[in-house]
Amino acid sequence: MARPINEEKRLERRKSILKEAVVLFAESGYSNTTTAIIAQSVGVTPGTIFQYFPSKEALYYAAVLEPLADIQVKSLACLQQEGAPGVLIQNMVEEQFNHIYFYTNELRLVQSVLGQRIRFPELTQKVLESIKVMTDAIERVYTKGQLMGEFNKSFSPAMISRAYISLLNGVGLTLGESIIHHPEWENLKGHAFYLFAPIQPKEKLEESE
Amino acid sequence: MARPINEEKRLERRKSILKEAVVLFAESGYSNTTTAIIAQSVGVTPGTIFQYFPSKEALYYAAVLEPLADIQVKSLACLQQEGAPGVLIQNMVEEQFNHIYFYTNELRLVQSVLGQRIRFPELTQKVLESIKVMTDAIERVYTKGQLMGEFNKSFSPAMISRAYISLLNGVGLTLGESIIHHPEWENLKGHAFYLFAPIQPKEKLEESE
Amino acid sequence: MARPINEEKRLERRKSILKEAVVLFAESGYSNTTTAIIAQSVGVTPGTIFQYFPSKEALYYAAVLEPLADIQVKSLACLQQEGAPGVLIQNMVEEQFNHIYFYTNELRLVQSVLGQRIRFPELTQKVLESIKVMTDAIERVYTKGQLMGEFNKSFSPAMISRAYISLLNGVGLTLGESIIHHPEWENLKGHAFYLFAPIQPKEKLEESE
Amino acid sequence: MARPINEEKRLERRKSILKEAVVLFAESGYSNTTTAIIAQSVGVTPGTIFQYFPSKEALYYAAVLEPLADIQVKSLACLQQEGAPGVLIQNMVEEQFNHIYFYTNELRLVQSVLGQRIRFPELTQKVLESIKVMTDAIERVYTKGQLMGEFNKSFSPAMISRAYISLLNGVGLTLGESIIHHPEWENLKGHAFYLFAPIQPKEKLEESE
DNA sequence: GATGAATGAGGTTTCATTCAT
DNA sequence: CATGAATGAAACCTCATTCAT
Repeated sequence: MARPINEEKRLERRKSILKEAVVLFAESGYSNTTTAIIAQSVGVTPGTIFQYFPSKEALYYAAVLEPLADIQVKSLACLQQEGAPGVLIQNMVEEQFNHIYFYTNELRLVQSVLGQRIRFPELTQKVLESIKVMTDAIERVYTKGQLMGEFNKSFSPAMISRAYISLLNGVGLTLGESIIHHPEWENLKGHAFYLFAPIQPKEKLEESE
Repeated sequence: MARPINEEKRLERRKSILKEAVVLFAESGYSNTTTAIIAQSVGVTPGTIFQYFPSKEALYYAAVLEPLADIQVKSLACLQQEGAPGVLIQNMVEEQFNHIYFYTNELRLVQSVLGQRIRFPELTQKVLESIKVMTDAIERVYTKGQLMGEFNKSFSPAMISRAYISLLNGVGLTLGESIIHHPEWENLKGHAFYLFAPIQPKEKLEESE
Repeated sequence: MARPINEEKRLERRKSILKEAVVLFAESGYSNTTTAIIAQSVGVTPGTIFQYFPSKEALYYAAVLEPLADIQVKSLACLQQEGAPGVLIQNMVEEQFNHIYFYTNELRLVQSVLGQRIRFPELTQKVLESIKVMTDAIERVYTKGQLMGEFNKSFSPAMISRAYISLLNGVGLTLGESIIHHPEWENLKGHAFYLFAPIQPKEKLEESE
Repeated sequence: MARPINEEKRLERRKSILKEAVVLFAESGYSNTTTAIIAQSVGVTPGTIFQYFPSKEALYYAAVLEPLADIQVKSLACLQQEGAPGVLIQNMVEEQFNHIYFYTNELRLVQSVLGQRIRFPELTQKVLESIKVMTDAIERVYTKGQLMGEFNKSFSPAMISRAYISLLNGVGLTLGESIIHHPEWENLKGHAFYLFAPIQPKEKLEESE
């Protein structure tokens, strides 16, 4: 009696609605994106949206939080590998910069939530919690890295992780039209890691003396 | 010549409208802030707003751009002083962090514009131009600093200035409720300067060898 | 001839839909009762409703008129028995009060139709006709009763029958939550008969003098 | 600084909206009466309605309760006069029947609320409370009348008052199109008083013997 | 110059009904 | 026959803006 095909179809359509919603919300903001426009972009009639999301607000929540959960999972996965803390963090940076490279809209969506904290207080809370989870994970790995002499010991891990997350968010925000073709993109990625104050091999040697 | 007093009154009221608008737009976003609410916060009736601004959109533009011009002027002033590039930049960082400390709403307003680039294309252009003016100015001073051996020569000034502006914007965005009481605030300010890769006196010595 | 079983099944399902519809329409009104809710209550899917009733309005008509026909048949049956008019009417009162006791929803449904006469003009007509049939029948028996000295002759049968029907309808309407447990229920039933101005045996004697 | 003229204008307009709303709600029911139609009937644009009532539901509440409060005040006033209980009650009956004669729509509105108790539970509560206030007042006067030998002592005042209220409501409900021209109208009014089982002077005499 | 009531276009959401499976 | 996803028209309500006072 199960109808797996239908279930699959539903999920697929839900996904396609969400995808369009992310683009449109990110480009035009919440209020200026009408559900009718989203429906039109997906290629369905206005009513159909509400078969998949109970309200415009719920759609917005999903458009913000689901991609955020995605990047969180991927980022935490990087940090939970075996390996030297410095390498783990470098992998995470790589992962995250690639992410905002390919998912600029998703990131900007999150940012615009943080820009209207009173309007969407619950959503803001969840986004900030998600950021907290990230910074906590980074702090732990960073502290370990400091103990192992891979990072400069004079910086507070709490500050370092926040500075990094701030840079990551700011990058998507302030780079021009399409960050994808920005000539400094690769260098920025490198400098994001520099922010962690890694100790160069030569320096390491000196320091261990 | 009988007008100056009235003129002054008008300017004062215009300013008070703008001040409330900044707060409300920043907290609740453009669409969710009604002109009626702004009027009420200022203590006037709905019609009055339109005696000072031709439309809600014009008010929004002013609320975004006027404070932005303010910080720009102040920042450029820092960089145009006499003095060592490193010191100038350090002063600018100090100035700007103080600014986002005291004018968080104004900053978030700018950020939310950048989060809806298609909605307010003209405004977005102007904000990005303003950022460009800042990064250009920083680049020039930074390049001079590199030549004078005050900054690590291996980083591109274009990248450095963008990384810094990104961090600056990201800080306001990602710090919790009120950045004002964040325990890492002072350290973050210091690390923002670290991003410029300044050369320590000792290092300077070594490098000059 | 291979159909009777299926036919029976259809009738049974139709009946179960009607039953739920009566409850839901009576509780929440026509517009606030969605076909989807009815379907869910019955345990079928939305489309199925329309296999049994051509439209929501047709379902409403049936939900109002079929129970009304029921009570009408039963009531007329009481009046068409052999016996003294006073007894026949007393039986009818008993029958009808029992009916609204057990079928409160059905009665309220009828009443709410009468509360929106322009919305459902046809239905209103049919309900009023049904009431007319009842009052006519009562009038005939009552007139006979008056002639036989069982009822006070000074009242117009047309008025009496309308007063009674009004009381009957008003009772369902104005008694609190559940008329079923109302402490005055039994007394009300007695007073409904009092409305007919029956002549007590003793009085009868006096009057015939 | 007071603007009595404006205030007065507002009240007048509010009243005219309410008046139209009563008619339309009573004729077509809540859901089938659109706010646009009400606005059109009043001669204003759709938005104006919401300057006077926060929502359609609030308008409905007012349309139901305000006329109900009116009749309640008038009815209680009748009962609180000086005089014989029988006379007071007769005055009240007169007052109330005149009321439903001139305000049929207002009455039907109340009835249709009672026909959808789950849809408007709060409103239903208030209407039932209002009815309770009426029946309580009637009971008190009736009890006094019984003690003074004006009413048959064998009936429970609680039952009598409920029977009367039921009849009153039922009359508006079941009389055809316009009760105004119903030939039995005057007789019905008389029979409503008969329901109280008043003792005729002659009977009074006999009973006191 | 300030007021604040009126405007009316436009957005979200609901829901009876259809029809391919 | 039953299903249940899609439809799309229509409703309530908001709010920037105007203008007579």
